[in-house]
Amino acid sequence: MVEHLTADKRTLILQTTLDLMTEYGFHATPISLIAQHAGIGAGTIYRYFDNKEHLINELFTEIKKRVIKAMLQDYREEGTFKERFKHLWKNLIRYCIDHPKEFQFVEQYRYAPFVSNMTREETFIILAPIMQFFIESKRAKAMKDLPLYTIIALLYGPIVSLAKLHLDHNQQLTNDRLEQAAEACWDAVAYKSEE
Amino acid sequence: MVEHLTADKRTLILQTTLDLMTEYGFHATPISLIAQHAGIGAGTIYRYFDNKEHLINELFTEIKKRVIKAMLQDYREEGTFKERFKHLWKNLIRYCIDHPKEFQFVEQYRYAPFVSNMTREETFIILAPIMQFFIESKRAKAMKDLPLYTIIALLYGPIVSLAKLHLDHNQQLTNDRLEQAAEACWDAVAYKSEE
Amino acid sequence: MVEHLTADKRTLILQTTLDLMTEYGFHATPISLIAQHAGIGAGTIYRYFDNKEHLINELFTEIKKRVIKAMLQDYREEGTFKERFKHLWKNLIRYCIDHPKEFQFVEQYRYAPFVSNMTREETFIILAPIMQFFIESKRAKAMKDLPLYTIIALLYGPIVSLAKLHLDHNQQLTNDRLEQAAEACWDAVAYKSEE
Amino acid sequence: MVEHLTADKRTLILQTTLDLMTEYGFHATPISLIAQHAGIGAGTIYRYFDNKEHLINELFTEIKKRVIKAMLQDYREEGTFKERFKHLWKNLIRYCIDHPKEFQFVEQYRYAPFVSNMTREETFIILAPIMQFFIESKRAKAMKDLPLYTIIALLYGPIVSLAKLHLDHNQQLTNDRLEQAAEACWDAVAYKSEE
DNA sequence: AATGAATGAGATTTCATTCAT
DNA sequence: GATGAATGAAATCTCATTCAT
Repeated sequence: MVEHLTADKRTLILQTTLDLMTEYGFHATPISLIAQHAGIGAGTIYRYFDNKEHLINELFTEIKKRVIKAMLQDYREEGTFKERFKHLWKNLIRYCIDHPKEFQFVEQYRYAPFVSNMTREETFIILAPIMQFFIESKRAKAMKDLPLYTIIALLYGPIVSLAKLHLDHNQQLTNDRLEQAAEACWDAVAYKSEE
Repeated sequence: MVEHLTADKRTLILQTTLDLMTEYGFHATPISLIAQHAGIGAGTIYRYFDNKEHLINELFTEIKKRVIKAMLQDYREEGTFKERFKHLWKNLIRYCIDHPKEFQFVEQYRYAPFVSNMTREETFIILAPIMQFFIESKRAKAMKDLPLYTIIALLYGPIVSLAKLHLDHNQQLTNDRLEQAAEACWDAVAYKSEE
Repeated sequence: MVEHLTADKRTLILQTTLDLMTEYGFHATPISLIAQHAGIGAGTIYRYFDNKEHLINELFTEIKKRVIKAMLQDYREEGTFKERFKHLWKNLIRYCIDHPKEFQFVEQYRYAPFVSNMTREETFIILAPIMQFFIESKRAKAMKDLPLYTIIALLYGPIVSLAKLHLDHNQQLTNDRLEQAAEACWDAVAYKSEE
Repeated sequence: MVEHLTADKRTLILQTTLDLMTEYGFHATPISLIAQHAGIGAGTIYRYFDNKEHLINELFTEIKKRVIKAMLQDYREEGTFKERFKHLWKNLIRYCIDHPKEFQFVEQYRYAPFVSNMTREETFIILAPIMQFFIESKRAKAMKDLPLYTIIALLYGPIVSLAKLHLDHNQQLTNDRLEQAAEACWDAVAYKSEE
């Protein structure tokens, strides 16, 4: 029971931080405000996180893990490459759209100097299955023979842009539109047998 | 003459701010540091900008204008739609890569709450020629009949991603790779007569 | 039995406090650190001491008692005044050198405002035998007719200085040197029949 | 004029700190209190001192310099060794008595962990003339052949003790008593031709 | 116009103490 | 009796902004 409450308090702090940081930004979100909104003492936050920077980093890392997990949800290494691609792609953008605060938070602090990036190795390990998929797709001549980084940019870039436009301009991203966009993304990387 | 000196000092402040903010981030860039690096008094900055927030906004707006200008550089409304697209697209990514600080600054603070979004109208006016180009391309069945926002995302998203990967991971973006990527982007939006 | 365990825990707290305070100083020795090093809960300390200030004071008083006791160790009111003096003097400096933490603690916090001075009466009662010895020495024309406070200063002052120099500069205080110093101290207060 | 005011403000901060620290101690003397008593803003203190620790250290160093200067006041390398000794000794204790706050401050924080001791070299350079005097006195068989550290302890120790007793117990230290004590101190270190 | 010393509000963080378990 | 999670008052320190020069 106590275990449970403790876990809840950590989660509570992270969730409150996410809510306030996406609304007000890092500057306008003092620890005292987080404590107040979470209904706890300011000092309590320091029992769970060393300092504000660590709190942000933990939140960052947690969200990244959730995003990766969501992207791989129900993913099976079967079906055509295109089908598999669209599954991953839609999983990802759907999560971004369904969790706007997490998406906004990651995008906003992605390059902030106080966010210690996961090491390149960490990122590679986590994204290994995806990378593997791209490599196989290229080998099978399902995808163009483009550098991995170019492929990532061609597929991930539009997700970020679409999600941002969605958030900024209240554009409705219906399933049809997502389907269209996924198709277009595939066209960008799909192997073209004859020109 | 005084006008001229004044303009210089304003530019100096903006440039120094850009340098420091991209290196240290918003937090670690107090007004006093900007003043010191610019070789002027802290109070002087307040003769050119109302406060720190306005300074950031002005810098933001200036950079945006430069980006738009760079994108339209040497653009002529002639040639095929594909050629015209690739001209715009390459102009844009080239500017991002050649001006990493400006790119990083805009990306980093794009969604910070203290950056007042340009009104939608402003954006539309500035981007009108581009939008017009997309509309014409669709009408001419050179581009797929996708929503404007989807088209923007499909073309602009990869630019941001590629530039970030370039900056983060020191990937060389040779002209060949840019050409490849531009081709792929076009494939994403290009009209496909038969499937 | 419970009494016994209780006494042990009290002693444990005092000893741990002494260790940490001499190493890190008052500031860097929070109650939580004492508890941690003592292997007990922070709250437990408050069952033995009203608050941090009282804890320090208790430690202070305990050490003072030990110092007095050590000084009077094996002291007999027989032999010449000089012999009796040297016995007391050597006992005292030996204790300071053999218990550097206690010495350092008392010296460091002797004049700190949060240490409530023992009342003058307390000090007089505890030091009564010593004072009595000085009075007798003066009456017997073994010591100069100096005010008591001057005598104390002439004899106690060098002990503190020697012990500090010993601790600070790692000077070896051999028995020979202590003997020398004791002799010199006696010269300071010894009655001089003719000048 | 501005120069003068600036110097005054630094001095004002140091003096106010000395007053409050000797009265309330380090803990009970927050920066805000110093600022308030000095009639300045709290932030202003940080223009003159990096942080609280540096402030204390500066105060410490300044006082030490004043003490050394006072001790050497009107000192001439002429007259008998005893006369010269008594001049130095009286200068020193007189300064301690006349500047009780400075004396108390130095004694109180002498061994606090946050006080960075002057390096041994610094101390040696400053005290070189004194040391030289002791060495000459020994060579001339005016002083006993004791280790330097023992001599220092025999002469400096009583000064500290007397000054403390004076401060603590409001003992009047008349010139007669100082003269007595100086004589006694000299007896401690004076060469004894025959025993 | 330019300066930069001074300000003080407000941020982060610590830690003595309490109290439910 | 013992614990240690939680508290929140209070400390240190920063920095956007002002204003006398």
